[in-house]
Amino acid sequence: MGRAPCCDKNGLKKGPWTPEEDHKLITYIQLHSPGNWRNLPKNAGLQRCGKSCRLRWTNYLRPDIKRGRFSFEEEETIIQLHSILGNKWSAIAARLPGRTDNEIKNYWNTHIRKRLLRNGIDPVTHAPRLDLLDLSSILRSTLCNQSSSLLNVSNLLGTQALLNPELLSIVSTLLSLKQENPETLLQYLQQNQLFNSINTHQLQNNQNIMQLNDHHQFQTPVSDVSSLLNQTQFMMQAANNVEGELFSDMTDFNCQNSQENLIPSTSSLMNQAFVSEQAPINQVLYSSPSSSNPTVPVPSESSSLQSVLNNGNQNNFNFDSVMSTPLSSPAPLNSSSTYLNNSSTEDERESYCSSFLKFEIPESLDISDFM
DNA sequence: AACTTTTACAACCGCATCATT
DNA sequence: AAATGATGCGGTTGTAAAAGT
Repeated sequence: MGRAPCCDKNGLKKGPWTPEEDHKLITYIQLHSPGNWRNLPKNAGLQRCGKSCRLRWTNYLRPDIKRGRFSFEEEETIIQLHSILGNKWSAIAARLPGRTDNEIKNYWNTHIRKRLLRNGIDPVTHAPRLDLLDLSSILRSTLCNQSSSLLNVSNLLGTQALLNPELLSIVSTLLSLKQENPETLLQYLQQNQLFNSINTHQLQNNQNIMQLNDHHQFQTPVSDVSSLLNQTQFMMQAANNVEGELFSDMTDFNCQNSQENLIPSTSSLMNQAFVSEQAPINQVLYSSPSSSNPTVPVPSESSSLQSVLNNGNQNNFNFDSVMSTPLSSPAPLNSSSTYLNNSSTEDERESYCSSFLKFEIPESLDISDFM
């Protein structure tokens, strides 16, 4: 079917609207309601096409539009809805009173998307993607701290474990927190009951718990976290070994924080591993905007994180149990989200978000609406 | 202070869908 | 049923402001 142009564009103004034009449009709509958008510009004395007028009104001039910064609650809602709806901005906007699809889309692209990427979460699938992580940081940690264990052939046995998105997400979160904000890591571990697990299963005898010194730095040993991180490190190693590309040139990773320092072969491997592993909608579990992903169970008694730790042997991950972990455990949704006030800064959000694994589907959200 | 780069967001474009003729 | 028109939607672009050098 043909699609005629919305208007004759000859001689019509484009670009930013002037206050005078806005005034004309507002005045006209207040008096007459929009009616036919195509005829509106002529009737209102505007040298614009109807489409431009409609867009200006719906995205900017409408009186019920809420301007200003997105609240944390709004941000959470956007992420939750996006994990279900994808780029259905209008559907998302319908759940956020006062926000337009355009505004949400812009906010997603300029803020949320970038943050998810930074934390190794694929903003499209909401699944963890190791190739999106700040790998240089991971590698730096690997090279600086674990060089002696890098070539441990037995590590390679765990190759398949790197395909487990839950573990990757957990580890990426921990790594991120460890580097950016150790204090928040402590908070994270407490919230996710890692402490309990650690105390119960591994550190019972030696009282080897995490401590913070006066400068809020972690003191070693933090054996469990280290173990977790070590596992990640050899997963990275294994990922490279899979394609026969051991770090042939370590200078490529000379301690720069750059997304460009990715390992192409790992990237392609991870793409294959994760892209298709999005949880079914009815099992989507929400997570923090920056730290996790929908496939990571909410911390709870049935948490996979918990089970990962509990099922492992006393000192190490049991990769068999990890690999057999369902991609999306139907864990009950935790509703104990903690929100920051609306005035929190981006950095604050980023930092604090990392400690929030608890998301909930708003009761008002009827997923069937979108089906 | 001047210049460059990055960020944020308003606006545009083209396609899809629905309604009307 | 087909053609046409109106509106909605999502991707992309242009540009002003902010940040960095």
